[in-house]
Amino acid sequence: MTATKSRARAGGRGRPSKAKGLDLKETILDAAEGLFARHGFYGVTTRQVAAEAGVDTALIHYYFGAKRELFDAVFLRRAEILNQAREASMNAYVKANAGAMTVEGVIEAFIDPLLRISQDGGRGWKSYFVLVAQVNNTPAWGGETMTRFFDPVVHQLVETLKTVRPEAAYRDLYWCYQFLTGSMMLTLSETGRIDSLSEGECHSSDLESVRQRLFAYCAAGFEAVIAKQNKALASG
Amino acid sequence: MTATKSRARAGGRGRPSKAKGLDLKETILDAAEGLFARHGFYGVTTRQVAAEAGVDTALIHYYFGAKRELFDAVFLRRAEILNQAREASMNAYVKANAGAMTVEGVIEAFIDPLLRISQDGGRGWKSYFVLVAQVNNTPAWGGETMTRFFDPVVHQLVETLKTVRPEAAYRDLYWCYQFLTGSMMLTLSETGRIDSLSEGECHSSDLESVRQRLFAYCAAGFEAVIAKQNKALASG
DNA sequence: GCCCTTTTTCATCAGGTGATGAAAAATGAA
DNA sequence: TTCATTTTTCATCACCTGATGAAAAAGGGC
Repeated sequence: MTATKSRARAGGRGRPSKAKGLDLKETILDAAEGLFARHGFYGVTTRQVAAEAGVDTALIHYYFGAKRELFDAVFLRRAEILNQAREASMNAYVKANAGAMTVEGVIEAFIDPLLRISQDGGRGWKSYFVLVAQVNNTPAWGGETMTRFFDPVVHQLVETLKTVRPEAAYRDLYWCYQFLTGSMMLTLSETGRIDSLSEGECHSSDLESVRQRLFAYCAAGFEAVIAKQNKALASG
Repeated sequence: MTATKSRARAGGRGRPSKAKGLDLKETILDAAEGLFARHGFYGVTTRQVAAEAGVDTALIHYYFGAKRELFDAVFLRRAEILNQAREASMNAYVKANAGAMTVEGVIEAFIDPLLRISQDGGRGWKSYFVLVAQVNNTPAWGGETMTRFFDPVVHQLVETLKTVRPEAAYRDLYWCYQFLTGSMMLTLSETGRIDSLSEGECHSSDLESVRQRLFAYCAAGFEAVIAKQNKALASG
């Protein structure tokens, strides 16, 4: 009876799944992604999404159910890809540098996949990062969403860092991760604020400049905090 | 004819400004602030604000005009206070340490006022920081708003840092500022994400722990980026 | 061509939205 | 008290919101 039951499911008799419908689903997701990123969940109406995608409003509910489920579908579509890329990157780094890992190396392995995807992945990915940054700053339900999708890879980061710096306390690693993710999210969402602020010296789309600075910045931050807190602990 | 003209203005004959109305205005702003922070501009209706404030819906339009003007009023109310506190803090630091300023000292003077206000200022200020973080991540109109209100004090920060490290390029200082502000905003908005992520090791409301780490983290980041970029420049 | 299924469209609902104008109440100087 | 003025309430408008059910169209195995 509910919208959920009317959702499309493959495997009947009529049409086995050659499916123009899949293309349409993607078109809808693309439209929704761009609009949600620009205006937020409540700032977008299903009619706007339908218009942008060039489909009937009812079709959105047919494929995705409620508006919120559409949003979740948008979020989910790329989250998995992102997680796999990061996990693979970190595993590769650990494997290649087993004996000689550095804090900066681990951090680079954690962040760089996102920068690369943002550079090579086209407009869709840029919108997606804006969306994630937005969810990250949504008190009402953003935390739960972020936790559900991104906690595992964060724990992997922290554990790897712990093996590189066994003397570091988890408290410090988690605080530093929070600082790192704040910088990273703001940078990936490419708000353009740095462009006007720096009066042309910097461009938010210039991810190569980011790469040359962000890893070193965060790594030095981690090292400084670890050193300072351990020193305080020793003398306290 | 428009709502703007019906706005309250003091100085007529009837009531000179002893004004219960001013209290009501503040009540409305408080209610709006909390709701906007939690759910965003589009996630809140004027009726919700009115209900939360315990006033008639029409009263909101009477005092503030359109919904967006109400939002601007919320944003503006504390922005000025914030700017003055930061400017005063930085001026005081420069004056007190004229000959021996450090990067970390300048950064502390820039960030610490916000931490103190958040700790001492009550629930209203906490909501406000969430609001600012949200605006900071709103592509459509957030950048313009942030620029209008907060650019001056940022330039003051950058210029001060430039006097401490004259060899640093503005490019690097602006990039590092972006990293810093990302960390700072995420931390000030106290999303609670670090609480669940760290499984109880850290608490987002524990700003004393932030103080012990964030300044050192950012300062080390700045120093590392400056050193690295200058080294690259020299050898390139 | 038939027939069952999936996909797409159309018309519409119940409720909520921001906003306004007019009336009522409150206020305080004269 | 009078009365111009401000503040508050009330009723309402025109429009938009998410969502749904029924009908129409499209597909493809047989």
